[in-house]
Amino acid sequence: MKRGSKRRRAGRGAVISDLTAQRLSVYLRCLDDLEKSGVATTSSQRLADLYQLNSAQIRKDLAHFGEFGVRGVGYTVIDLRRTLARILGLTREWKVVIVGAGNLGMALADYGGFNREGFTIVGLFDSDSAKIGGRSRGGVPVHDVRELAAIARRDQVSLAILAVPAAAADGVLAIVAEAGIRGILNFAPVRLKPRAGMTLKAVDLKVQLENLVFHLTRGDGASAGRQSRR
Amino acid sequence: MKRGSKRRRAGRGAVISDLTAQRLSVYLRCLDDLEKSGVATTSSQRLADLYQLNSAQIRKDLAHFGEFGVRGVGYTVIDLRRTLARILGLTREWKVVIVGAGNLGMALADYGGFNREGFTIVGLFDSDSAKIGGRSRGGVPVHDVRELAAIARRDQVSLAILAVPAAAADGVLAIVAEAGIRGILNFAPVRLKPRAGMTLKAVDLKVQLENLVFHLTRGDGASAGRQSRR
DNA sequence: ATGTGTGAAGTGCTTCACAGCG
DNA sequence: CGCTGTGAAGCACTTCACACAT
Repeated sequence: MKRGSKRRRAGRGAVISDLTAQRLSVYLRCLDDLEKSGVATTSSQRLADLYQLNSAQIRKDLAHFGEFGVRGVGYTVIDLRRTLARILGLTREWKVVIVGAGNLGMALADYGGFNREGFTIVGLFDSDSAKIGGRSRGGVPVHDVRELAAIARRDQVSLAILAVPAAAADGVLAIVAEAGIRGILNFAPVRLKPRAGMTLKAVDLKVQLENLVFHLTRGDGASAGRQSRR
Repeated sequence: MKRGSKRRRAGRGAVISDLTAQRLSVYLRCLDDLEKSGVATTSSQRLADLYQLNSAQIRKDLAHFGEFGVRGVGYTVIDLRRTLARILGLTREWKVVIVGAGNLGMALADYGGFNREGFTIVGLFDSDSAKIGGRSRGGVPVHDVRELAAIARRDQVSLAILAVPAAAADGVLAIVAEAGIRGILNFAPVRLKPRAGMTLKAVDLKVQLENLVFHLTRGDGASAGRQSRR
């Protein structure tokens, strides 16, 4: 389920829906893939065929930001890749903290996907003194959650991942907000109240599983879900 | 981004959107919460206020399945909770396998959220002989992925969680499909091609993080995202 | 008096289909 | 000729607002 505000100004002054923004990330990944495969140029149709997308939608999404293709030809993979990275704000390094050094927090800290492509996990934070001072297998240090604000400000941390129990999540959100962090990815199975100026996304595994069950129970045929996060 | 078919028959013969289905899961969680707090009755307005929902939408969503409220009064928490569980197909136990016994797979296997409320993790599966025969900290056994089909059929497994590297995901999807599993939650950062009759949802952490960055970069105010999975 | 259930209105998202450009 | 970029059409989702039931 979604909540909250929806749109933001595009380069041209237009407004971009959240759905569009998520698709841009998907397109970026597809282009990464093509670039690795040595493909030099592509077209909206080819992308659509390869990755189960809609070619008109790709063109519409890109059109919000400018004209990046060549009529009759298509897109240059490298250029479009770079353009998307710029649109998405991925031209600089983004610092991330993970609050909650349990199994999930530790696993996320070591999860390779983050450390490439502009995200750096600065540290794990917990309130359990048995964990503080330790490290994840990958070497990410575990700090006292009371040090969060100081470290977040010092290292210019913009993003936090919440991997704490449901009961603790609300308090942790306050701490994270207090530390000046405004982008939050919540894995705790609770609905949190976002503070002003904060962007809060939830990854709720139980809701996802329940949704699969709903589909199976109702016995629909080939269906497919969100390639997002969501 | 979403893909694939969208809708399925409701109890009355109507058709239910995926967004509605996800919200039903959210409502269920809210009612669980209220029930634990000892609240006996509630109303769409109260739910909306407490959990940042929209009261009209709650009523609309429920209306697809019947009339569960009392005019002038509201809903009985326990009854509505039970009704939602039934609608969502959560009246029986659902068996789950996790493919990929790395950090993430292990963490998910031990993640408390699953083991309550009708989901049972039957086992972890991997191709690494160093991991096969072991167990997660929580005691979930790690099997050879080649045994997946046999075990899945024996234990009537309906759901699989993919926690394997991107490069392995496509092959694993084939194995899982072959084992007769039709509901799949994919954590690998790739776009998989769903097979016929399969429901495939992706939880893509990188897309989620990139989306947070997009919001921060464009500097919108209080916004909030998908309580899902996204 | 109060809150549901719901037609109707409003808003947003996706897809079509083609002009126009290379 | 092929493919982009885009207005227009189509479709889906959300919100409004009120009749009706209790």
